[in-house]
Amino acid sequence: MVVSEAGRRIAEYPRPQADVFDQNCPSRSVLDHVTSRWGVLILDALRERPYRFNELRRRIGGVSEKMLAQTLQTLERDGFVLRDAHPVIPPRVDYSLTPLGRQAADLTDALKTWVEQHVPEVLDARDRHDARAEA
Amino acid sequence: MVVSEAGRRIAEYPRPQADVFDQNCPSRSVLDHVTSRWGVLILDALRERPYRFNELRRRIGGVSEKMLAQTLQTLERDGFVLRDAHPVIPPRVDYSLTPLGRQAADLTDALKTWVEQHVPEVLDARDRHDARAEA
DNA sequence: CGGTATCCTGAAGGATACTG
DNA sequence: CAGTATCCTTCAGGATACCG
Repeated sequence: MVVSEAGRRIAEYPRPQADVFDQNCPSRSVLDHVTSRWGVLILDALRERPYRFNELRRRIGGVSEKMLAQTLQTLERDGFVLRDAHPVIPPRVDYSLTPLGRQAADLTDALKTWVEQHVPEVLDARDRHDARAEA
Repeated sequence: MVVSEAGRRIAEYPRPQADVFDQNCPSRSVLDHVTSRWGVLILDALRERPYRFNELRRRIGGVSEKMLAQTLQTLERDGFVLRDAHPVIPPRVDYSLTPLGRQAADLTDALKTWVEQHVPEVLDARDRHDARAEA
């Protein structure tokens, strides 16, 4: 599991100064979860509206069931995603953002949007870089 | 190499609509580079000021030489980081942000800052979640 | 439908040694 | 100092099968 690493907080080491540059700081793990490969995309999708599991899977190109479930669990545990399981048959589970998750998602969305807008510049930079490398 | 996957752009598939949810869109790779484990931290560090290689290594807790070099190369290729090698002995190489890189770094910094400020809430959420799981 | 369990492979990434 | 090269380990993550 993704969450296992710095998972449980040790009682003797409670809430230290948050500093991502410190490898032992819990903020590092939170940042890792939020910026994880599928984390960003999940947060961004849920920003539109709540999604059901397979619906979300279709929305996000290339996720496997396993990674979607795993990443959702991680985000749920961190308090970013709300899992609402309806006791019906067939099962129905809705995933949505918590208020905390929405704040995070707004920031990742800003990043996503910026990236989408600047892809051409990046591709140009790559071309120039590769041209130099060949010479 | 990290950059190898969707590296070279194919002539017949030039600059499609940018959509991170499409697994074949180049924006996906750009987002992956920017949000990569060390990418965020490197961008954020260089936001303070230019850094030399080992200086940067010390600034960022837990990076190996290999990953630092690799991630720097990726970010340089994408046009986010400028590598300035001085022809002196001993060697001196300064890394800094390009204007494009600074824009990206400002966004990742917003995310980093938000995360650092909300770590306590996330840790609380984790505690509550784990408590539920045990019951 | 919405998962979990298991297995397996390729890639990420660390450690070490070496070089200009 | 600033890397590269090599080796080796870990783990992300895909495929498949099964379950409530």
